[in-house]
Amino acid sequence: MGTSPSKKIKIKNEYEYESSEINSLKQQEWINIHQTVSKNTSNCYNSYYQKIEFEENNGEHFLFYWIDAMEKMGTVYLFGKVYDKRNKKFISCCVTVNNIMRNLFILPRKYLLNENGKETEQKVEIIDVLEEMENIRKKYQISSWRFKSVKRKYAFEEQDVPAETNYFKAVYSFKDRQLPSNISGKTFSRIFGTNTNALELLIIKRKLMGPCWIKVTNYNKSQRMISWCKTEIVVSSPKSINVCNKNDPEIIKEIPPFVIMSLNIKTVLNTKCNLNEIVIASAIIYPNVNIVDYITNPRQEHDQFTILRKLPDVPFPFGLKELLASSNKKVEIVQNEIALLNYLMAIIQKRDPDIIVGHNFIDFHLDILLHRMKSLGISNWSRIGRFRRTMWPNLQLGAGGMGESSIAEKSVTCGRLLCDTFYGAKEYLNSPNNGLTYLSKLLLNIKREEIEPEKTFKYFLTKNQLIHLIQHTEFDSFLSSAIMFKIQLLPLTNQLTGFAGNLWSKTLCGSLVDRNEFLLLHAFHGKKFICPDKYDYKKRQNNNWNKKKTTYSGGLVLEPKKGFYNKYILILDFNSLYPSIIQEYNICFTTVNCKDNNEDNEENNKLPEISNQFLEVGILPKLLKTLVQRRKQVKSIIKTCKDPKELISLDIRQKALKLTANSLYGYLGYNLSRFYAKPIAMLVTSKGREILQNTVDLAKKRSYDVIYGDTDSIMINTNTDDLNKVKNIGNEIKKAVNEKYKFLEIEIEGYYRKMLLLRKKNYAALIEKELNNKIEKIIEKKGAEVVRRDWCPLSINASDYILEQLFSDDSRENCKEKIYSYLRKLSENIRTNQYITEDYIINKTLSKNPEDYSDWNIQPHVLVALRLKAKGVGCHPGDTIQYVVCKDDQKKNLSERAYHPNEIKINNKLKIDYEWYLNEQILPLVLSLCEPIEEVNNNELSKSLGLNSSKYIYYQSNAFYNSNLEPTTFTFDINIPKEQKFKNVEKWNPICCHCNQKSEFVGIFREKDGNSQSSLKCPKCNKMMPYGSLAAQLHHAIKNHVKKFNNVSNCDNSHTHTKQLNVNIKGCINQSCNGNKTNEVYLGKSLFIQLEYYSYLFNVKKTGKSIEKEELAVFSALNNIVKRYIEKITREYVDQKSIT
RNA sequence: UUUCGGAGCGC
DNA sequence: ATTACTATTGGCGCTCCGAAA
Ligand SMILES: [Mg+2]
Ligand SMILES: [Mg+2]
Repeated sequence: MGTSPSKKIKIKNEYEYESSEINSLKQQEWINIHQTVSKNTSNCYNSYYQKIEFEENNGEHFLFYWIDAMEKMGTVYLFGKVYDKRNKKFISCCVTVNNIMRNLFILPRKYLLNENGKETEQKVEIIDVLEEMENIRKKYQISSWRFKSVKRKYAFEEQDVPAETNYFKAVYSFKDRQLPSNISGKTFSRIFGTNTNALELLIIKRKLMGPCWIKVTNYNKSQRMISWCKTEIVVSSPKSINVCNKNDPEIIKEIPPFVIMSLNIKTVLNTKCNLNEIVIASAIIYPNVNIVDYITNPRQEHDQFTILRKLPDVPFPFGLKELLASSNKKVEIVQNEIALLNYLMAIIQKRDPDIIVGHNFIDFHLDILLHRMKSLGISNWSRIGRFRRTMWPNLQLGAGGMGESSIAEKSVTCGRLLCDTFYGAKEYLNSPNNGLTYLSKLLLNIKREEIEPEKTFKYFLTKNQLIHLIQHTEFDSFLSSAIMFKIQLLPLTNQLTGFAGNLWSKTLCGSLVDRNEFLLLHAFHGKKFICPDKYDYKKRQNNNWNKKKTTYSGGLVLEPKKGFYNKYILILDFNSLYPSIIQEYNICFTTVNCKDNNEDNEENNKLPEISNQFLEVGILPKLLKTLVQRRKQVKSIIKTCKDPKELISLDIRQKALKLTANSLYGYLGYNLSRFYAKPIAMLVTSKGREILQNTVDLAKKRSYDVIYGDTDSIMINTNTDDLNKVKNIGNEIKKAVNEKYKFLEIEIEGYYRKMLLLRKKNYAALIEKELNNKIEKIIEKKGAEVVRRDWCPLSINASDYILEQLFSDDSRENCKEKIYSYLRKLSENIRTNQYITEDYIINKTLSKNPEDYSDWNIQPHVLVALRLKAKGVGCHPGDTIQYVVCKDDQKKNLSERAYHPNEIKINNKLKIDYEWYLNEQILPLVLSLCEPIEEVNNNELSKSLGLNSSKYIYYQSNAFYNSNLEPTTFTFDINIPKEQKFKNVEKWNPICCHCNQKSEFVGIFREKDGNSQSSLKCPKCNKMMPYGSLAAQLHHAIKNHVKKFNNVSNCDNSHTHTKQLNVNIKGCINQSCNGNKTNEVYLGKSLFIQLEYYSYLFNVKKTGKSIEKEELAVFSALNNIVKRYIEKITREYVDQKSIT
């Protein structure tokens, strides 16, 4: 990771800093050895000014750096920057590309089909095809098209498509209708390219490889206002878009400076309808950023502004304005949320950022911003992006900020790149936690204070606290931009996009699929191949994306020779094994049979052969070869390069090339990928296994002791203390292996001085590094508890300590004693409550919404999450849930004894179950670490922990003591979240249209006569109730509830209810609230709970049982009805409120 | 011992 | 009294947990 952060940057007393300190902090953070080379960025561009100057009204061409693009109705809009001659600066520009044509490739049959679809003897002539196509043209009302005969290659899944043949290429407008993708006729068997979209065509055919300078020719000024860009251009043909030629003497390498805005908002939860409302928005704007030159960024000009809004029922604390005025801050105070959002949109329009940065911006802040703007009717909402819009897209269901943003939401920001440091960290760092607090500490060494969203409103009570909250908001926007610079997110994604040739905005969103798809599209299109079409109707039908089954075998993992080694261990590792294999064996779509066999039979899982008839190097190997060669080139330049600034950008380039090459294999094995090639993926892994095995055999033949190996590496016990001997062995094997291959390359990865090999993929080792004549000792831990989040800090510390002792130079006897006494001390301290609660926290991630777990009652973290959610704390998939195991004599199950740290803080009856921790968190780990150490005795270890030598006893006593409890008693508490929530809802009793009898609808399944049956079956007459009947009754029922709610709520003045936020959710309403409001709030809430109840009834995800496909469709349709109402009512409810 | 479900490390 | 669907998701190998057989 580039450079290490400077060490001593801390904020004293959390947030008591002056505004000027923010600046000095940044200064300190970013100053480093490279500062001498940082120049005034604008000077870099001086030499290019003449070449790229731009005037709207004349000239044959102009230069344009594109960063983003979108498509609407077959027209493509490119967004980017041009240099404005008059004002001498870069401004945003939108180029509208009209008249992009669909490209169809019609595969003619050899023989004509007759009426029955049978092949005849009659050969197909050109005229036959044209005739049939003419009928199709009329049928689909296509105004006109042109034909041309072309030669194309094909190598993908579809059977019966020749490797190379003549096609009829049809070209027609996107204004005309799209043909169905599975169309075929008497004279042709298939048409490729029916559903290819205009943007893809433009990018592929004009060979746009990521953001770059484009020469735009034959352009006109736009007549309509299409975008929010400062200037707009129209071209009438895609041919006007030309990537600047590399051989052009006027070539421009520099990326223009960008306007970057780091945006952060604070919200308050409106308990009435579970809505997040925006109360503070804060942004830092860097108006002139050279993304490659990241070191200079924070020291460039920037400015910050903040908008604060008043809460409806809460006056601002006295003296706030004076305090703000004296603090020299740009804080705009407005009266309500509408004004805040209008102001924010105005700023965005004025400053026109190219890139918006935030932490978890895409899934959280953006979603909230859009929901609020839609609800409050902000007219210029689309300024969040650069394309003018009047129609709202479908927003994510629900109230906003509750889950991932939809594609529609992401697309409205088109023209401005969203740079989300949460996504970025997830993809390019492997940090155990990607929260802003953790990342700040890790990357910037800055301690960040957590403010729980549900407590925000409390900060509105005093002026100092409110200032604190404002500073916190401002500081968060600084942090996310600092993290973005630190992990070099923009230059890295810029490079990745350049190699893959996709959209930069997609790279920033983090999916590998899109990058690899475009990488291959460019590569195959360039060689005149027809590429697979976008959505395969066959695949879409059986979209069982729910299940992730392993479909072919992967890497070889050698059985480890477990134990403790104190002689040198040699590690050899193949560089980029899979990409190398593809080159070594010339594995490609063109050399391996990838036809879709359509059946899951044996044949399909048989390993394909590499066909020898193609002597020519395949496309994939060629592609990877150029990537590898480019990387080698870059690395060789790095060796001689002296310019530190250049070094950093070269290193990023090198990294991006490696990432691109390595991610290709995963994409080929991904079953929904457009270039899915299971045979290739299978072949690659099988070759990998073969190669590793051969390497092991080679080493063994030379009588070396291979103790372990994983996929692409082997470890050898050299049984010597002489490092030179070890190196010789390494070189010997390396030479012998590398001789056998042309592309594959094994390298010495390192040496372990000592090693503790515990299990497959689980070991610790001591590495000695020589640095400036000093030997630095590092303990490397792989797969060990120490690196895992699901162990509490106490376990991790214990594990760390023991490893340290085992690897120390102490005698075994000393070491043993130290461990025993450490454990004695530890257990004593635990039992006498010497540690804080935090030391007992266990982390687990929520992989789905807590409600969606089928076994929620036995998962500690799920139960904790459910309780958190009931209290109004948002719990989303991907969140890490903390819990601590407590003692409770009434409860047996671990899951029921798990509590969130905050619950323990509040409830002093909860006591940590020390014995459980000693038995389950400390002992197993200690035993497993010490198992290979002969001198250390298991009994002694348990005794040191005061555990009477065995887990068994603990379990025994527990089992005995639990046998007195009725098993059913457990379920009571467990059910609380749901049972309690839906305690007062009205049950749904639809009438069966067959027997006209009412019966309660209880969920997906109904227990009847001891059997579980679908609840779509009427329990009275056992006939299936049709969808229509149910839907109508559901509409009716919901409308009744809504009507009831509206009648009451119109009687009084509605208010937001931020004041009562600290009241817990079930505890109805606070005393300070008058009766009228109480009533309304209660009703509002009950309406939402009622609707949630309906949604719960139809939630198919929750049940573990399998459901018939048709029934599943009915349930999800019913669920969608409910969701639509929820969305609609949420909107109306807010509208009503905002009138006051 | 298997199955299912759940963690998240490893390459 | 008949819903919705534009759209999204890299691979496999290995060891833990718990529950029901
Ligand atoms: Mg490797
Ligand atoms: Mg390796």
